[in-house]
Amino acid sequence: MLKAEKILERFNLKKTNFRIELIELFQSSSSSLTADEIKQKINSTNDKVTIYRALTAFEKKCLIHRVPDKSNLIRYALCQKECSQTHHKHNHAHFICNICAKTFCLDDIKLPQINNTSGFKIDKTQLTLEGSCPRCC
Amino acid sequence: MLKAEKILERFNLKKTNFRIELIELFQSSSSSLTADEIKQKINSTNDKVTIYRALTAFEKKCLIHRVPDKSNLIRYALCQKECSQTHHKHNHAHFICNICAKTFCLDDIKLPQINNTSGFKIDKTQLTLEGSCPRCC
DNA sequence: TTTTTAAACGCAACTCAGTTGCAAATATAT
DNA sequence: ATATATTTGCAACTGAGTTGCGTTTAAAAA
Repeated sequence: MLKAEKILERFNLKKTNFRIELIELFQSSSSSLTADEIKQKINSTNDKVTIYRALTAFEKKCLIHRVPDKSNLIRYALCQKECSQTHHKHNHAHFICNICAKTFCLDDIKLPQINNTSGFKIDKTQLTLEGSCPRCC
Repeated sequence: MLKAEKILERFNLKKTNFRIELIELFQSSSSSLTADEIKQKINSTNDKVTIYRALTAFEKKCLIHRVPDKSNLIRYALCQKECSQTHHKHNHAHFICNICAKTFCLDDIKLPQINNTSGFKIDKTQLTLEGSCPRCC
């Protein structure tokens, strides 16, 4: 796993304590994170604005990507190495646990190929599964 | 298409002007609706609370179902006849138009069968496509 | 090392969707 | 006609996310 400092360097982002911690938090998380979960887990004195802005910056650099959330919160997970610094490229499914409300990336489950139908031009496919995650089963 | 009054009767809901209009609006919509879109289209003097509560009641009776939304708004579409009065049963895909931001039900596109993997117990599958809808293409 | 500058941060105030409590109105059953 | 449960409206609230702006700080330039 690449060191947080290296990542920030590679993405032309400043190595602030908060952003280093934030990347490390994502790397150590088995699932995804919301701004609020980040605030609690990092236990930082940082303002929420700082968190939101870091997330926005990370997303733009394709370091993290949005994942679906049970309650329509903005929720992020680490990108895989398929993503370049300017383009997201995800073809995995997501899993929402109805018990703990976390969202997981299921890297092994690939997306189905859907044929264009009745005038709809398909640019992106998203497959979201719901149920209980291993810990909650 | 079943008459709005009949539907309310069948679902044990009161036939108020607003709720009749609301059902008719759903029936005449090719895509789905948010509370705000409803307020504008019905051009009603009704309070937003009334709209939210009607939507909640309709969803509970399986008259409408939530569909994914581009901006994480709560968005509803009419249920098909597969839904009973107490249980939703949907196996169609949804399509989000990135231009007009509407969400459509693609009744013809069935959901893929996903095998349980690595300890995740799957209760529900959702397939969401994105791109441009026929009108925006 | 010092200076410069662009990125990151913090505060305050705001927006906007959706919710809650409660009292008043109204549809429908008795 | 009366009673009852549902629906509605108002007001106030909640909570996620955003914006503006002045200050701080990491890192580049001198």
